[in-house]
Amino acid sequence: MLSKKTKYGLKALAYLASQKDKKPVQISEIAEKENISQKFLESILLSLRKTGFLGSKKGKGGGYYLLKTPEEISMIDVMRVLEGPISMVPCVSLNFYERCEDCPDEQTCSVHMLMLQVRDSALEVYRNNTLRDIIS
Amino acid sequence: MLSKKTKYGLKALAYLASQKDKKPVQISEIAEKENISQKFLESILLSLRKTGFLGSKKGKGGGYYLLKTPEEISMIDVMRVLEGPISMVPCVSLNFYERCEDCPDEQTCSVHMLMLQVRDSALEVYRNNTLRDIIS
DNA sequence: GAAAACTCTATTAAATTAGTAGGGTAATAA
DNA sequence: TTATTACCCTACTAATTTAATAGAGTTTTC
Repeated sequence: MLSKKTKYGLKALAYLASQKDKKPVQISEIAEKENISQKFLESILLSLRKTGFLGSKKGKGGGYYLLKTPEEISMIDVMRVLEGPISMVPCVSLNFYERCEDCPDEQTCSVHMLMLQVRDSALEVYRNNTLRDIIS
Repeated sequence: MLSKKTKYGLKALAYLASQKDKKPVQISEIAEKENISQKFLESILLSLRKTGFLGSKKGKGGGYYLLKTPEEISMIDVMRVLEGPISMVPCVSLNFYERCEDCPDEQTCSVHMLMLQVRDSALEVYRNNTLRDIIS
């Protein structure tokens, strides 16, 4: 399941991407328009800022804005920051690899084999989609 | 993340599929060989039996066995039984569809759009793999 | 008739999620 | 300088899921 954090983060990014100009948008506006708890959204936007997707401006007329164009923001990077691993098992994760304790041999593990394919197909989708692609 | 239930279920199915003959295999044997808690495995195998993947035989010399050949068992069916929805959000689920409360319009929702693609790519992987394919 | 195996119910411990609540600080524009 | 808005921090919680564990009970077969 996709976490609400990821869902809300994506919606917020999409909202910012569909702005006409590059003026900062207030948290409260995004929260209201996208039906998101403002406090929860606050923490999500903060993490998107710390990971280089968003810039922020304090004070009146402040808010959040995209640091890159929507075309430059790949879903693969966004998903890794918001959701974490793309893989469904740590033993096929590129960025969060971990051995399975119970598994004597990854090479012959049927779960490993299947999940590798699932990971690759998901990676491809995320790689092929930028923020531009998912706004309508 | 893939649940342990699914992981163990897949391993058990793979174990049964790689048997030479069709004789029932005891829970205790599978649990030991695949490093699974026997009691937990018990409940997993039970659900696989109730959903038509496995048959069982009681008494001495009893155990579990596949009801179909490994070629006939598609990962898409197994995953739906063990893991549940393939989709990461209910609003793109074929078998477990639910509307998102917060979302005014699925057609223009960016999350919906992305997750549809992820679902389809996962479906394709599961559809293209039978139990035969994932045993080495 | 007893061993072997499946079946069922109930409980639990740990972890995660998705918040809520509330405090305060810092920067900016009018 | 004052209002606005982002930033930062702590703590709490309710619900859910997961991954078992425990133990009793039933059925079958040798």
